[in-house]
Amino acid sequence: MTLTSMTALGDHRHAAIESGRHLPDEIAATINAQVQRGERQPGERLPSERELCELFGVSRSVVREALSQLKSDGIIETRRGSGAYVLERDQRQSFRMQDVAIEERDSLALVMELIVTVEVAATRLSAMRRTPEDLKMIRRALIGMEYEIANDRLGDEQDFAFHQAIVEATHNPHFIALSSHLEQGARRVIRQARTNTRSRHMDMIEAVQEEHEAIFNAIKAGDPDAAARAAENHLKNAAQRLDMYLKK
Amino acid sequence: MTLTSMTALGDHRHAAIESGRHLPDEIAATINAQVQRGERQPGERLPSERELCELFGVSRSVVREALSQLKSDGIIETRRGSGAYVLERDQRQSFRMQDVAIEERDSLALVMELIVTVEVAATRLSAMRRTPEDLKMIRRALIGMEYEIANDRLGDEQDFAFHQAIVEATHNPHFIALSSHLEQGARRVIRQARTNTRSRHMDMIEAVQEEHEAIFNAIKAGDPDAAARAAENHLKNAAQRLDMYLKK
DNA sequence: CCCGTTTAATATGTCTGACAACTTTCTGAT
DNA sequence: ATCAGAAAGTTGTCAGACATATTAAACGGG
Repeated sequence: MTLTSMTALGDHRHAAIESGRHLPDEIAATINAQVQRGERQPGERLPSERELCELFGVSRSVVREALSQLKSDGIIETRRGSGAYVLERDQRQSFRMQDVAIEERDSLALVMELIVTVEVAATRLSAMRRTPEDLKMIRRALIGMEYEIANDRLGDEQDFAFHQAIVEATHNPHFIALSSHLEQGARRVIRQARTNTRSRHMDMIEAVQEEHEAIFNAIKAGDPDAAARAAENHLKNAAQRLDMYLKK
Repeated sequence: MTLTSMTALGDHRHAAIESGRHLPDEIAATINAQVQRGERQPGERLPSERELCELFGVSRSVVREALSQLKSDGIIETRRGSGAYVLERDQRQSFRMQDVAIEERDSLALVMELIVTVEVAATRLSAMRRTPEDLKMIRRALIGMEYEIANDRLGDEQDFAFHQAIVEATHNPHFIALSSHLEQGARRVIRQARTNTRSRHMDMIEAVQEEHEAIFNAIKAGDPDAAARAAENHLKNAAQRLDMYLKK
């Protein structure tokens, strides 16, 4: 049962160290796995810290660091003087995008839907708030991409830098964090699609650049509506191009 | 407020960190905010644990628990003997909203900006895709809230259920997951603000319900633009009401 | 003067013990 | 049987210690 598996880990603690992972991570992962498998039900109380120490054969500091991780992940909740309790599923706090399968067009479409929403709104805010420095960073990425294109390269990095610079100009840390998370999930797919169909992409890359310029000009002019329109146009075109690529 | 953190040691720990929440969470949130705002750049080394102890006026255990959280969030990476380093943005694993401090109006405004963006887009999609069953769930929450109001209750649960039902109707799992995550972060603040100013809120609650009905009707009619407009109107009003509450 | 080795200073990882603050349980008097 | 108060249990925080890994400084040979 569960307790024996826990003690087993305690007996092999040196192996855990040698495996490169640290003790708190190991213990947090173990408890988390138990919760995910349903071996520990929501509302249930975990063993006390002292008991966990004995179970895993580690000191209380290690156990507390592990519980601290689980707490911040929204897996458990601790009540002073009482104990640590497994939280309900819908109370868990982290939003993590599931990985996008490259074959599944539907999946990609759903992700793109969210990306378009966030990026369009960010572009609108960017047009309202961008400082001269922001504008400089955006322009730098734009010109950098032009340079890459002129040298027959795809300019992926510069492309992402362009969009990131726009989002940074919102000065809203939530937008920045979310956007970078979304892009991270989609980036791999986009890059692969592009390289798979390199020749066709090069044909269209000038259109991409024109769309980028439209966005830049609207942001530069401080016109939120025009910026939002340009961004939406660009992203929906991009989605279509991606879709075409994936169809093959 | 509780001065539990003040010990016999006197001013040894000045009020850099003081709140009802626990110290490690506070410190993790503080450092995380610094990273998100770009005050600490990727690749940069954080101050050593001992320095952080002095900075925040806490013991090393507390600092280590905080760093343990940041590590599991993929914000930082620690190298034994060297230090803790801020990770690149694209290495971060999960998007998590930093907790909203109820005193900070700016912070709340930034969060609301993202919430409005996501919910308005979701409402638009909802109007395009809602099935009869979706509509039934939305109506159920709407009527449920009316019932609560008639019995002089705030109807928080039904309010959230209403918005959640709308987002569910998008049939986009990413929207659903993100929206519930965002609401989770804001829910505590919203609820507290409402109960703090219960009487005033009851005066406005009919206006809220009218806004809800406008959204529902637009979704029922399958009119995306009208739904988006109604949602934006409602959420911006809600933000204003919240702002008023927090001013006290 | 340069370069590789050794040494010292730092930094994280873990352990131990202690006390405060809070909750739950037990106890004893009424 | 009830309920206030004591006792035990639990989390939260502090302090100091040592092991281990990295980095920077000191050193000596070329």
